[in-house]
Amino acid sequence: MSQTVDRALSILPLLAEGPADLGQVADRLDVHKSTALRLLRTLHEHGLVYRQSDQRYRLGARLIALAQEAMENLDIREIAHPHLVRLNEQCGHTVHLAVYEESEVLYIDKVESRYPVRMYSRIGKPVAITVAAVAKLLLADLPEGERRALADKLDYPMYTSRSTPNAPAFLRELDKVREQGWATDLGGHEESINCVAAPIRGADGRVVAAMSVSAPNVVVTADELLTLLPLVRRTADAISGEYSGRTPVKDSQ
Amino acid sequence: MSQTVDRALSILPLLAEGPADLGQVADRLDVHKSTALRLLRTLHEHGLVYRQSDQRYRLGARLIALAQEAMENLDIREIAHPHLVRLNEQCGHTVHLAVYEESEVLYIDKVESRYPVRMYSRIGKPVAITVAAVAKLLLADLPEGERRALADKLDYPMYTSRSTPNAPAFLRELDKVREQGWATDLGGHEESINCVAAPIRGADGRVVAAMSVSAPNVVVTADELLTLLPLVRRTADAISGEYSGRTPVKDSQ
DNA sequence: CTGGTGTGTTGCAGTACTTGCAACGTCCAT
DNA sequence: ATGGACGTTGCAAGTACTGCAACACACCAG
Repeated sequence: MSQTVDRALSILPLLAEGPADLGQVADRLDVHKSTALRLLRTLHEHGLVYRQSDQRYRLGARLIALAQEAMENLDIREIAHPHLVRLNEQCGHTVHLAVYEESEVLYIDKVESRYPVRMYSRIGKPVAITVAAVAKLLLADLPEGERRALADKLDYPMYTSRSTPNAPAFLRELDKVREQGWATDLGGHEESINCVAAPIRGADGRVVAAMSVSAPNVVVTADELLTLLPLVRRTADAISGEYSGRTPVKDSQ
Repeated sequence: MSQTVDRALSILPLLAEGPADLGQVADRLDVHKSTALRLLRTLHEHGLVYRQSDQRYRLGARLIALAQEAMENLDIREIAHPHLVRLNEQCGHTVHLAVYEESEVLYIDKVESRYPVRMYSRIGKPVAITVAAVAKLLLADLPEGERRALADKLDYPMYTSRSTPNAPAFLRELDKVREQGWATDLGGHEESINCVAAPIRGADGRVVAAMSVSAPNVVVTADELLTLLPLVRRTADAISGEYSGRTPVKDSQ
């Protein structure tokens, strides 16, 4: 809507790929160097980009601080955290919390496994949306139209032989998930890792977040992991209850 | 430098304080509502702000993902992490890694204590710059002029009776720290928590990061913590060596 | 030392883009 | 019903953004 701002903001994902110099930025934006310079300067003043010693630009530290505050403003996260910790203490495995926003699913909290074998994942990282158990729950709850549109738009990378292969299969999976009220990912993302997940709902019944327990085959089999399902669902329900309990007034800071 | 972009970016820290509606944003920016609307829309298109169900705006998830990538582009972090983990395994206490950027010091990595008592701190959160041991090391290495200017500009909150009270005291402390090559924070931020820190240097000898070990009084006394100093310095030196060793090529993942 | 190429930077004139206004739509409370 | 609060849209006015061209500076080769 605003050309100048649009251009300026386009610099951020560009720099996320790695540091770049003025010329590179100008080229990728398809503007004159002087224009790119002025945009970068403005971003710099706000701390969103940083000029490193070799004169190249990279993303700035203020961005990290902002993201931190962004997460702290998510009510669900605060409410859910103690529950996630307790669940981790009970079963020992890695616990994740994820939300859907604007065609993306991302982890907003994580409690590490207490087993020596840990899985790779990171808060803030977009989730493998076509296979992750939490993603299935979040997408299954979208309104029909939006769900179909998104499913069409997605790529379906075959991380493993058990990954969701295409849109129709994905939509079928989502229907199943919506009906049963929980989801799994059995080696669909990484061959040896299984997850079981449950939805967290707001007062109106809509799914506002999803949580999962993940463990590698070498620690527990898929069947054993599934025995944790009741516990996971109870935890999710407890969070749902607390979340929809009071209207989170949350005025200003 | 660019008014439009400047205004748009000013919205982000504003929303970091908490969700706000169109009118509030327009007021704080001191522009017409329609202008604020168009800026917000542009931010929205880039995923930096999100419109929640009650129509109010808050910071968006893309911001979190961007910050994630920003951190992954920090070479020091990748290099240092395994060393931090090893140090944590050896001593059991909380280990932090921090950098200085544009008048701010912030944690970019953390390994949690293995003792039950954990301290509060968060990756991405700005550090208490006048008292934290890592901050002293990072600021001590700034060029004279910049250091004085910054010291003057800072506030000196008295978190405890042992907090750094004012600029002259701070500058004296920095001189001492620079000379001895390590730093401590003995109850200057929280009464019962002590830290010991060491600098990480680049090939040119400049301090590029600092790391610290922190522990509460109830676990170890300050004196006991100080006995870890050689270990901390060895770890920092090892990271320095690896960091300045090869030029990290770093072409995407 | 000199001339070349590669950067990043600045002043300026033209105009594309942003701005604030005013009018409209909607929702909610009175 | 009626008023107010809020978000949204089209438009004319003019500001502030753009690209150009010239400059500054560093680096390298001859």
